[in-house]
Amino acid sequence: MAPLGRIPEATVARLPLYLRGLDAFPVGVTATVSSDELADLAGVNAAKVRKDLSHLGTYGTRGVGYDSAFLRFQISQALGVANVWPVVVCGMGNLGRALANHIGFTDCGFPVVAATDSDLDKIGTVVDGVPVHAPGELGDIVHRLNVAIGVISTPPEAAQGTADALVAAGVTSIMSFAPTVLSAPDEVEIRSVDLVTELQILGFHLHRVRIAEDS
Amino acid sequence: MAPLGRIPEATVARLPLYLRGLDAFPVGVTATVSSDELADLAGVNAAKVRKDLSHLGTYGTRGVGYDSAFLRFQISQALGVANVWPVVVCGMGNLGRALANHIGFTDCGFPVVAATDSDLDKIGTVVDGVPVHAPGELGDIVHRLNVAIGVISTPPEAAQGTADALVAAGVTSIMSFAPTVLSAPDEVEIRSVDLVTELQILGFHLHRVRIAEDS
DNA sequence: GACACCTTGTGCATCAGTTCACAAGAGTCT
DNA sequence: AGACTCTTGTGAACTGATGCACAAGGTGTC
Repeated sequence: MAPLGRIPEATVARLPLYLRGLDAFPVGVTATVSSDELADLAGVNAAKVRKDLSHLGTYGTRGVGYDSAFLRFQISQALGVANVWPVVVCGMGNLGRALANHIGFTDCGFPVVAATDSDLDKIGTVVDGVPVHAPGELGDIVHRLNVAIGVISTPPEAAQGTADALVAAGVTSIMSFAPTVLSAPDEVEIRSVDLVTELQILGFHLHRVRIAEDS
Repeated sequence: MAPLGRIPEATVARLPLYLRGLDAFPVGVTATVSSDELADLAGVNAAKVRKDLSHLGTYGTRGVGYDSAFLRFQISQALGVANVWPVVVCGMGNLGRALANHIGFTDCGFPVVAATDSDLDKIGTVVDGVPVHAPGELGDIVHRLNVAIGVISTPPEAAQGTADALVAAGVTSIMSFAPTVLSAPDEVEIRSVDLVTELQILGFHLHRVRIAEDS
């Protein structure tokens, strides 16, 4: 019943999962969800669901559960999913193209409105509806199109420079796919999606069981 | 100095970063790294570096630092990076193609040896050196090519089925890009890379500062 | 050899997040 | 109304991770 205090980071990371889980419930219909059901849908346990939702000041009704529509509203509110945050994709290699093309982002309020690439052959072209500009135009693009989020899918060497350019342009939210540690001012939120690291973590566990088997 | 006890998960997730940081040091040359330098390279703080490395039973020398070559060896050993873990990519949409194409994976010991897709036009073709098979052949592929890791880049509806097929084929490590919660036996390690969720977390913070500014 | 200077390894306090367990409320049935 | 069942909300214990601070143990210099 906390009236919107600070929401723990771990909870924030799970709210999207709950929201997605609620899609299993038809929209216009009054239905109730128990923390147990929601836990199943989100792949976590029920106690966590309840504690997470309590941070939103949510009121379910005891003995019954949560009203699915109202819960959806509350989580949406907390996450601010009603907002539209335009995205610029920096680096139109294979991955960048795949991301720019990913229609799912637009549906969720993250339209890819522009891209940059240093390849002269790509600059000036339009890939899947996304215009490709020179890296130097980043600042201009960000201002003109109200870009809120920058995606870095450049080669690792160019990643820090791109991050700097994004920050200089006023972008405070970055999702990076580059296998590099990026530095930026504290107020800039960086989420690093490091696929090689992920694979190496999987590799570590495979390695572990292999050792266990051999001994 | 713990002689290879259990390594905390948080440490495992950072070891690849240290390893990457060590690339700044030339291979054949004897050089020393201090925890401070390594901390900078990996974007964490020095105390964490030292505690992490202590879990490997590492011995740096006090007053000097760590021998870069030996440290690299030790981390490599712990992570098992010498192993090669063949990967199958399930779902050759935009993202799947980008992943299959990503030469960086092969360099790190994760060669993409095969792919699957349900599109009849793609089955039987070879994309960037990766042969595309029908989903039904997954079991066969896994056995024939000794696949260790499955990447799920299918549409969300097909994700759980694909995961089940991978598990049935004996794959115990899965990296999923599908925006869905996957269920699998406990012994299967699943790492979910959920891009929409990542964006929504960024969106949450943007939303927060916007609220703060408006008030 | 003594002293000054580094940097590691680690005990300890702290913090964030998870899980348990249960009282408190809401509905239902008799 | 009372008893029973259900599910929330939360205090409290617990787990894991983080960061501090300092002793222990090296190197180098005089």
